[in-house]
Amino acid sequence: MAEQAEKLRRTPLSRDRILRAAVALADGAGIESLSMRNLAQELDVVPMALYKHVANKDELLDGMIDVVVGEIDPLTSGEGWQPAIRRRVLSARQMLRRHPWASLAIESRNMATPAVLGYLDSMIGALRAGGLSTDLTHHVMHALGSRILGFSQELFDAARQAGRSGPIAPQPPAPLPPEVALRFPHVAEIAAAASHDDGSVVGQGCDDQFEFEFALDLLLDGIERLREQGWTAPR
Amino acid sequence: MAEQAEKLRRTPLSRDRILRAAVALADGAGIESLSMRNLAQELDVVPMALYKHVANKDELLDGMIDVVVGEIDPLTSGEGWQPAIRRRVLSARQMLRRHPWASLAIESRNMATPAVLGYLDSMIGALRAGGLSTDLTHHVMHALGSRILGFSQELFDAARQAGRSGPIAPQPPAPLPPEVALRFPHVAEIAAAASHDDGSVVGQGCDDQFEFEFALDLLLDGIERLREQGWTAPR
DNA sequence: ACCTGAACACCGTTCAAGT
DNA sequence: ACCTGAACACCGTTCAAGT
Repeated sequence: MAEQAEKLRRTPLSRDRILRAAVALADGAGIESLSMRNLAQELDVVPMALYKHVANKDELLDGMIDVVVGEIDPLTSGEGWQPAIRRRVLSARQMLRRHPWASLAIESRNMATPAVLGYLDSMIGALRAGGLSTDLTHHVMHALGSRILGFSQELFDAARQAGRSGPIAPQPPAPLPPEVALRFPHVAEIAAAASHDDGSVVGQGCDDQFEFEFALDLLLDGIERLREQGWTAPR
Repeated sequence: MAEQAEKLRRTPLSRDRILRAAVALADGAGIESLSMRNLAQELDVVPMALYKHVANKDELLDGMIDVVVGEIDPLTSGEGWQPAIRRRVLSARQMLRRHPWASLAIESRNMATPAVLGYLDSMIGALRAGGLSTDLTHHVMHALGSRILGFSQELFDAARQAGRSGPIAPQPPAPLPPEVALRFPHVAEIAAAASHDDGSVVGQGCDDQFEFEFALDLLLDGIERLREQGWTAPR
């Protein structure tokens, strides 16, 4: 009966509470720790209770994606399309750094959730308002590709590895082993150049933020150049 | 004893045979059907027999990635860096279309397998040979990002959905439902523009190949412009 | 020494029995 | 009508028993 009282006092389950708990669990323990059973335990609830609010695990993941996409800052207005989109993509990137599981989750689902559609819709709207034709806007959305949701795409991303294998995480960037450097000299050369930059001799850590903005601006500048030149679809 | 004879006649297990069977299974039935147990059954072998040749499922996936990365055409020489890299990235894209599970698999692992390193190394070598500084090459590798392994990144990719949910696959591109079009007008406008292009009124199919090459060339042209201008790292 | 069946500790989800 | 324990059909992997 103490248990019954406890049960009555407990915040009632809701889809929203489930989704927020699921995001927190994935953030904290890694996406591979997110099972219906673990999530139920976290919520002090029997596993089957979740199924009253989400149809299955796929719908749970869709809901989680909607939650985190909702965290991306809205588009600002009153400036050119380029700074507005730049700001927004960088905001998406920050969101994805808070939720390391999200980029893979978004990519592995078909993305037709309202929040994602709304995000894409406003992004397209900004490009159109900036004077790009529908054709150019269409192709640009494809070209921005993963960047549009801020995927960091670091090739040897420690954060991603952390996201996969739980909360052990923050390994320092590993130095390039000599046998690897010998076999793959070009990789070694780039790693060495990157090391010089941040002063460390062995570390091959890249400045993620710089790399991200470099790529983003490369694309944005190319797009602006096409717009200036009055690009039209090849027929 | 008939079984014993059968067993003796059977091609002996080997890491290579396991990897090729695993790739075939993932290609045919989808990556979610690739379990150690299913794979063993496909090979007419008890599940535990696989563990003599691969340490665990993660190593199996790494091996599969090496197999498919090995299918990418080698770099050609005797032309500029831009056409050479363009050709190679397009070859990687073809590989990924043959193995729809591969891009997600590659992205979700840390990629430090010999085959992937070799691929990246030769790519870096071509950029260096083309006259890019180590700094610029480094940033360009990040900028090419997912494109470098040919990820198609189609936003609503039917093929990817197929890859996830088994061999049911080739759904025709779904028309945009009216309630979606009303809620997300910019998405609708782009979908309409794309439909006009290929003549179909309802279909929102994009020309994947065109989109891919558009994005690729946007990046390659931007990179070439930086090289011409003698780009150096901001200090 | 090698191979392998059974077992362990998990999954997502169904379903029927309990309230 | 609602909730939920047990069960089902799976996992990857360990381990000890069999040859």
